[in-house]
Formats: sequence, structure tokens, C-alpha cells
Amino acid sequence: MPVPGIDEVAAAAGVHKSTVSRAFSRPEAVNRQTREHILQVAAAMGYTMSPLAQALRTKTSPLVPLIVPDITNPFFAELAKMMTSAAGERGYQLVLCVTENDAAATGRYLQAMGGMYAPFAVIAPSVRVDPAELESFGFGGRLVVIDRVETDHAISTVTIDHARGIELAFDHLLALGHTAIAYVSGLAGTHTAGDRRRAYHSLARAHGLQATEFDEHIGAEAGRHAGERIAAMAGPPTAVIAANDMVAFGLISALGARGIAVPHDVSVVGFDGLPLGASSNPPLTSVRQPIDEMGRLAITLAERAAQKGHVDHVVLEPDLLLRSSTGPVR
Amino acid sequence: MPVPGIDEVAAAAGVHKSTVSRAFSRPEAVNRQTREHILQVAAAMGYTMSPLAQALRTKTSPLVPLIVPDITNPFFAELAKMMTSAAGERGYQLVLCVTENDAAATGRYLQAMGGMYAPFAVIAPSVRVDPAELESFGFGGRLVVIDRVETDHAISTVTIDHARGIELAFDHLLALGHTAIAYVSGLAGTHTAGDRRRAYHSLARAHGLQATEFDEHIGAEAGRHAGERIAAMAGPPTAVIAANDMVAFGLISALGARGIAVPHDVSVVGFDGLPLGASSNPPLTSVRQPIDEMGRLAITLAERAAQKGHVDHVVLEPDLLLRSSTGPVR
DNA sequence: CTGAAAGCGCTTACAG
DNA sequence: CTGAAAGCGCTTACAG
Repeated sequence: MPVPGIDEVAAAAGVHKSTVSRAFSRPEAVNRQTREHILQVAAAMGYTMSPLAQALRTKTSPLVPLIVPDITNPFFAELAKMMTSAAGERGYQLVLCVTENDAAATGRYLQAMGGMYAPFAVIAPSVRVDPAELESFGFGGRLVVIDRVETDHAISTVTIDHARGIELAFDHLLALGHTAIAYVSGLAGTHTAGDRRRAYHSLARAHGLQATEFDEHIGAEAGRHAGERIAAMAGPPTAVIAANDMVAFGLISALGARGIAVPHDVSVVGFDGLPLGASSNPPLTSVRQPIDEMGRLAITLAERAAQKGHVDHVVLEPDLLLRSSTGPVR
Repeated sequence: MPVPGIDEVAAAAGVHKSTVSRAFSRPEAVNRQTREHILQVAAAMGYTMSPLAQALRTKTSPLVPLIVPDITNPFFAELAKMMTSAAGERGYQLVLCVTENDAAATGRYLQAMGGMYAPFAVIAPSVRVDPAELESFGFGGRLVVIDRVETDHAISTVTIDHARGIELAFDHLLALGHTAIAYVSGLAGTHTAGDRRRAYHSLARAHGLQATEFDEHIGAEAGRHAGERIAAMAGPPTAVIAANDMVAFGLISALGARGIAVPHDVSVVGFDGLPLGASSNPPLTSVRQPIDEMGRLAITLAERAAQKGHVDHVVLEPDLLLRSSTGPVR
């Protein structure tokens, strides 16, 4: 049997379709008995409203796009998971859009989702976004990006205090007696990337320590590459801060392959605090981002931007997740 | 300026909106000059067709749902990535639906996507799927599941030969001289899970070896738990086959925490062949599933089911990805 | 090849 | 509280 439409339900219930419509969408606007009868008839027929027709007519839909560069990156997977439930709790339906680092894809997704009457969008970029360009895709300021943005543009943002995160890692290593602390970059060109490495360099300077940065490749491969370089050094660092957990995994892997044990020979701290780090060898000490809270806030800010035109920039505090990849210098 | 509609474009181009519609949707049905003029005018106005209105009118859309239990699981993330491009190449738009292991969510997603006129759906289940129930959600046989299905139901499937995969791992370990080979389960109750563990047991029997199975918890936690148990054993196995890579990671982590080195003290082989395994410590030897091909095939089978009602069951061959987590028995 | 009309499945002022 | 009508933005036989 084919799916029944609103007219068939109306006929079966002996009312006009506008009454059926109201019974579903504005229940308080219809007589209780009528409504219950309609709902019963509808349920018996297996009727559900067409979200398509509703969206077309009302020019709004519950679909909210989350645009991420790569779902295979556990950080974004975690973010997607958290935001799916955050969105669901507020009556939205998250739709995950993956750009695969295609520069034009963000615009296409925004355009497409605008056509679906998405009320707003959230973007976790892989490269620095141009707010002016972003605004041109029909969402105006009904956008929140999970990164800083260039200027004081009308786009809300949620980030963590990256400098504070790096400081947490640095201080932890200092307290363990380390003075030869290196940094492995390996993030694409977001503000996030810049903020973290800048924080590392100014911390090194402030403590009168030599800064050693490894900055080739992206992600786990950056870590692996740095591991090879470190293994070949005459006076290698005794501790390394990785720009994120994936970088740290790659680093530890490459070090291990060359007989350098973590944390025995070198301490490593990651950044992100992914659950995956609890199952790495050794379990990874890492600066934790409150991903759940970031996701929740992104939805809240986006709603506020859409409804009242507010633009906010909220900065959350990271904390240090102590596991087993760091130890005293020896 | 608000987004222009088809009528405004028609007016600006001096034609009827049906001609504009044709210029976009059936270009060969309109005079070349007229068409080019329309397209130009439309482009100048920034016009794009409403996918919503199109879907409502034609009762078809390019949206195809991929339903997965957990996007945080790298296997599903990998699958989602591969299928996004496979779908894109064929003119579809993948929409990722995450159930979070909520049993009723699959039905809800199917229902919702049916309402969006999705042409078909693909499901990567976390528990054994009931084909009869699945068919009740409006997709009929326009469904492919990535797992075996119970009976010879009218639902297409794509899987790999799990028994062969386990055999590959087992033979590799045997060749390395291992005779005390354990198995860590830790998958939810799909056919995939059952096929793998059955294969292990029958291989052990066939070779006259003792079967030792650890079967508590799910995913990385199952691995960690097994690691603790193994560390406490009087005569521990010298090699372990993990039901998937996440289980293997957890296992190696727990073993490492107790001073048991892989592969020096025990060899470990995973299952899935995730890219992540290249950055683990040590890099993980694993039975690789051809995820890319599985994704591509899922789309193909689904199309065939939707268009011609064909149902297929294709079984792909895994291979062994040799990395560094296995070594000769000592 | 192009236009006029009907209709996809809903919602929402407007009457009553 | 309920019904009748118009309309969201398209497509597609049907005429011409």
C-alpha cells in the first residue's frame, strides 16, 4: 500500500485537510476530540507528514549542516557525534557535510543547505575562513565557525583558549623536569594551528628555553616524520608537545619503531583529549578540548544568531588529561 | 537581495517558466540559443533550482542515506568517507545517519529519508538485522546491508569473506611458529561477529590447537580487558587475533601498560586494516577489508535493486596487511 | 520548440 | 473551532 497523503487522512477522518494539518502542527488550535480522532486515524493509516512539503511551504526546516573537512579525523568524528545529539535535543536534525579539503565544497554545501531552508549552519574549517566570502552564501550571519575568525566580522565563533592549552602541557612538562621541549605542528592553516604554535614559541622564550619546531606534513604523518627526525638527532628533546592527538600517535609510532620508548626516553603530550588516546600505547596524556560543550554551544550560538542576529565569540577552557605518555626527565 | 525563483528568471529572460525548467532539467528539449540565454540570465541572477521543490514534484531526490551505528568508530568513518565520494561520482548525495546504537533509530531514519524520496538506502548495522522488519519501512528491497542477512530475503548485501580473513591471520601466525593463539571478540551481535569467531574456533580445531577466546565488552574496551586477563595468565598465548583494529589497539595498550611488549612478547593481528593502524605503536598487522570497494559496490547494488529489483549478495576477498605487530614465536 | 495549466503535499491567513 | 482557497517552487503531459 502506498503512503497516504494528508487528503486521504482527512477523508478517512471526515474533516478537511487543513484540520489534519493543524492537528499535527498546532494541536492547541483544534478541538481535543477532533484532534485525537485525527491522530488515531492517521496512526492507523501509517501517515506521517512530508518534511519536504512542510519545508517548501513554511520556508524553514529542521536540517542543520555541520561542515567538516574530514570525518576520518577522530576529532571531527567526535564533534559530529556530540553535535548530533545536541541538535537532536533541540529539535534539529544534523546533516554532516564532508568537504574532503575541497576548498569550494563549503560554499556548495552552504548553497545546497540554504536551498533546503536550513535555519543556520556550523562550520569546523580546515583552513582559515574568509568571513566575507562565507557570508555570501546566503546564510549571512546565521553561521558559527569553530575556530577564530580573521576580523570582527558578523560571524559567531566557539573555540578554546589554545594558548592556555599549550601552557598546560608546557607547565606539566616543566614540572617533570624537562627543559628540552620540542613542538610538532601538523595542522592545516587555521587560526587554531597558528595560536598553538605561537603559544609554544612564546612559552619557550619566556622560560629561556630553546624552541624546536617540526613543521612538515599534516596529521599522523607529521608525527611520524618528526619521530624520524628526532631519532636521528644528536641531542634530541626529552619531551614533545604535539599539535593534536593524531600527530602524537604518529610520533609515538615512529619513535617506537626506532627503539625510542615513550615516556621512558621521551615524554609526549597530545592535544584534543580524544577517547582514542585511552587505548593507545602508551595511553596518551593530552590537552582536552570540551568537545561536547563546544558542540552544544555552537548550536546555541547559531540559534541566537538566526533568531536575534546576535554574534558571539565564546572561548572555552581546556584541561589536561593525564594518562601515561609523560614522565620525569632522566 | 533575496534568492530569485523560477518565475523571476523566466520574466527576466522573456520566456515562460516551463522553458526555464527545461533549460535546466532537459537541456536538449529547448532551442540552443534560448537555452544559453536563459542559463546566462539565471547565472547573472544567482539562480539555482530548489531541490526541495524538485523532489516534491518528481518524487525522487539524490539523497541517499548511509546508516551507521557510530561515526566515532574509524571503520564506519572510513566507510562514510569512501561512500561519500562513490555516491558523489554517481550523482547522489550521501547523508550520514548515526544511530548511536539506538535500536529504533534505523527505522526512524528510513522513514524520514523515505519522506525525502531517497531512491534507496544502505545500512551498516551494529546488530543482526531483521530483513522483514527493515522492509516495512517503505524501502522494500531498495536496501543494501553491509553484513550478511539472516535468510534469503529480498535485501542485497555486501560483505567480505570473514572466515577467509581469519584464516589469513591464523596462517600468518602459524607460519611464525605460534601455536598458542587466542581470539578476542568484542563486536556487537552482527553476522560479521559470528562469522569471525566461528572461523577462529574451527581453525583451532582443524589444527589441533587449543582455542582461547576472550569475549567481554565491546571495542577497545574488550581489548583492554583481554590484555589484563592475558597479563595475569600463567601460560599466556603467544599470539592474539583481535576481532577488529579497535580491539587490537585496546589490547596492545593494556599489554604495554603491564610491561608486555608487542610483538616481542606477544604477536597481535587486527581486523579491518584501518589507516590508523599505520600510526599505532607498533604499527598494526591487520586483515584488510576493501572498504572503498565495499562502498562502491553498495551504491551499485542499491541502484540495481531500485531500478530492476535485482537482489545480489556479493562477498569480497580480504587480504593481510603486514605491518609490525607480529613476529616469530620465542 | 514553447506556453498554459494542473498538481506534488503541505500551511495559513481569511471567513464563517 | 473548522473549511475553502491560495500558494511554496518546481515539472510535465498536453496543445499549439
